[in-house]
Amino acid sequence: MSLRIVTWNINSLRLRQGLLPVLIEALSPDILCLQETKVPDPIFPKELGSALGFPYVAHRGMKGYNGVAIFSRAPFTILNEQPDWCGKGDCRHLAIALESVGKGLELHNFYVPAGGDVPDPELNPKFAHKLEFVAETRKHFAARSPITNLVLVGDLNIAPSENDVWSHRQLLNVVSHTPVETTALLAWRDVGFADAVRYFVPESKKLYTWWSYRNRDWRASDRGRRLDHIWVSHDLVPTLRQQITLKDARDWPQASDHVPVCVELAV
DNA sequence: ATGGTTGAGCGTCAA
Repeated sequence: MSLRIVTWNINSLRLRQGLLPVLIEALSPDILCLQETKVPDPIFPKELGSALGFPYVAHRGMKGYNGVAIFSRAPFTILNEQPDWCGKGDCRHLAIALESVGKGLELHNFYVPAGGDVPDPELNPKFAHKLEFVAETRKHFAARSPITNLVLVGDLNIAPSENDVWSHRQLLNVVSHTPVETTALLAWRDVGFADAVRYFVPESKKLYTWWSYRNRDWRASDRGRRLDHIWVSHDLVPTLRQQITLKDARDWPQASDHVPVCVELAV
């Protein structure tokens, strides 16, 4: 069975839910993971999933910021026994188990803190939070080793490799690409995951999933970063079939600053 | 070093 998993930082579900049919037409996902939904749970649009052909929906949202959601064509159970990262209760993680998929698949949807502007944890509490968050997630998954039948997606807000940013040299001191962040992200990945997108796109090739709103012409300047990721446990690597990074989505009307990323598995 | 833009929700804060 072919399974397509999409991750997208939608940057307000209520504002951009009208783009979801376009995304579904373009990528035919079986499971859609969203970040920055910015919608509190009590007013989450309940009928949206069914209307789009995804009858199984989970969401964890709060007022104003953050928020994650999962839309699925297949049934799942929510894995509620997850750590409260950094003790903040801030709606950055949602995990489910898809018992009917393959040998049973576990899926984790993350929204890692962006980290503010100043890349110094002593001066910037948001950056300290980001580093603490990634350290906690690494330790948590390391304690579960060996990890199997698990997919981890999301806006991880770190571009780990030189060709995950438009200029490695110019971004070395910019939050999202500092050595302390890229080292931390790769340490988390290396407790048991493979980068499912880089499996298809060589490290030598530039690849981005985010372009700032603050560029007059994002495509011409092309100052992008690859902040959105799909990781799979090593046992799933032989099931990888393709990846799609939907760059054209950056030109959709009233676009998010992130574009959807899709990986297809044969499970 | 700074500014540039967008979203939530109504003054700024977060990204």
